[in-house]
Amino acid sequence: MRASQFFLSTLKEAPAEAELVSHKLMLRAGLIRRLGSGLYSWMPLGLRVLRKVEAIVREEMNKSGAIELLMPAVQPAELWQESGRWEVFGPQMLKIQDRHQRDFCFGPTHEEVITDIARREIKSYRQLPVNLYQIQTKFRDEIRPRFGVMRAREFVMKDAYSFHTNKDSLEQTYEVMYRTYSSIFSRLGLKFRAVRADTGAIGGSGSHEFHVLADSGEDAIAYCPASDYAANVELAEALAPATPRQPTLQALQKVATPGKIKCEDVAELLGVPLTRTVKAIAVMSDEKFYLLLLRGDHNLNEVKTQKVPFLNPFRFASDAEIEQHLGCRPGYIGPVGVSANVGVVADRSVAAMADFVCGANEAGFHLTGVNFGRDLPEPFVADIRNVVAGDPSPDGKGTLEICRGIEVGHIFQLGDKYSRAMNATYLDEKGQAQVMEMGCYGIGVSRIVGAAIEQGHDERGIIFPAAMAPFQVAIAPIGMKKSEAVRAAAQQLHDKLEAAGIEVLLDDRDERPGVMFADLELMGIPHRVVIGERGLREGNVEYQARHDTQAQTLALQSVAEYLKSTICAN
RNA sequence: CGGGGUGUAGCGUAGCCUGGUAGCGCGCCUGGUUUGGGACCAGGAUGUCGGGAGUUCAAAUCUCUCCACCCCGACCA
Repeated sequence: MRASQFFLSTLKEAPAEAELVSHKLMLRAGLIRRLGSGLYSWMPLGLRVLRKVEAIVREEMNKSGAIELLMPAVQPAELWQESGRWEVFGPQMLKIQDRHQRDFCFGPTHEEVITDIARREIKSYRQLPVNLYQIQTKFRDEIRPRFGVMRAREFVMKDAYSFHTNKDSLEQTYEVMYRTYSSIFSRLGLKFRAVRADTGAIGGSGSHEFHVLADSGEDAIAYCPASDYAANVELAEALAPATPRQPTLQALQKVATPGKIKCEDVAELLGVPLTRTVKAIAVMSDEKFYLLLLRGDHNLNEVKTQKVPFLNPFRFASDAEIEQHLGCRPGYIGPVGVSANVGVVADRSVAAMADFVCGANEAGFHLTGVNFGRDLPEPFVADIRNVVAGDPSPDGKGTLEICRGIEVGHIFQLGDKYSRAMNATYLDEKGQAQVMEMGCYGIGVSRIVGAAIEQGHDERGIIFPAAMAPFQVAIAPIGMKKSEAVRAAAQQLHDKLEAAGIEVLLDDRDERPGVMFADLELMGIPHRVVIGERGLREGNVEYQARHDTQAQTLALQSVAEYLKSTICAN
């Protein structure tokens, strides 16, 4: 490919709308252009990358035995009303009407359509199991689209749905998908981790998310270096402290802490470690007022808190409600001496504390030497905090570390949620109608491109993994217009590489060297050959891999072979 | 949706407080000189100053309003 004919469009400066590195680089390199909020055009260069990802996903899915199909992006409302999700899905779904005022949506996902296909086409247990997938554009009217292609409203997704006669079969396919996803992300050259995920409202027996590891990721992942345990922090269990509660030593005492609202400030003022303080978070559930107790250095985990039966769902109390129930404004609230209709829920770590510090329910005062049993009743105990680095791993095999990730895949054992709602049944060996078991498996294809750039970049631009790069090799001829020798050598090398099936971009724009180098590095092309008259006189060219800091000199004669072997080795 | 912020040429921005001919860098076009790390010289084009309304002799600038976009929270591939 010749650069002059490829509609490259690089930017020296990133548009102000972009915050995240990957977003900036995708715009600067001309991979994408924004059309509206959460809507992006894939420019020729970006589309090549997207197609690379799609191809690998498709190959591995096919290898796993899944069958590709393609469903409509626009779906009739009736199907969604049948599953009960027309209302439930809410404003995230883009609802549209046709000329007859019939309701449709632009598909945010395809459980309904695929289940409809399954119930029409699958009649016998002999046709099961089956795993069907598509790679297709979805639309979700995100509350806040951001980070460019990583949280766009319109995006490309691979979604697969499997149907089974029983749970064992579902679990088998789930395992296959788990392995398939691992090979996909490995082939893409990404550092990733499969983590246990919250099964959420749908329930079901199993769910894993696949995360690309990146500091900018929106999800926190707890993992154990000593074992294979990894879970979304939303889900990761914080075990009760191994050491039991210490005996009470101190007397209850009220101390003045004017203006000290945060646990950190109170701990500093009183000269006690932060781990001896307790913070109280006021929430409302079913019009009842609750105090959630957490150690000063811990944070509330809202997902786990929702799992406490009487706190599902809960919301944070307003300042007015706090005053009403405790007679004190936020900042100095605590569980001591509260009325009997205030529910107190202590995190496991708090339940094991003695002689701790908490708010006195009086502005400007805290209590020290607080003890359960003596100063206040034993609380309801639950696991309601986020795990932190250093916590024991729930599998008992070491301590947890925390890292951040970008969710690029999610596999899910759905069970019969949709098949039952939509009456997707088959006849078993005895001729009895049975509801199918279902699994679903998603990959955010377009998100992967952003995630890969989050993971692979430096100050000069993108560093694509070989499998995703839009071109494998870039040829930068210096002074091509002036030098017949340079032009001929560049053209020959280009032709030779293309003939060998290597994707090569010949930068024939006749730009100055600095411009070419900067652009090629920005675009993240893995291998670069510079051809100049100077080297050519000795029969040499210059080669540099994108991740190298130094170039090396190679003989023009051998460079094609060198590149072929380097690229094929990967 | 709540909170915060920004809208000036393709991109990045100054000007706004204190109203008076809209400026700079990059990019783009023409000609020339250059050619191993984002060149130089000369010339040139491109602005409904987000839209609308108001105040004023006069509005990018002040007021109101609508819109778009970005950032922080709940959703998710």
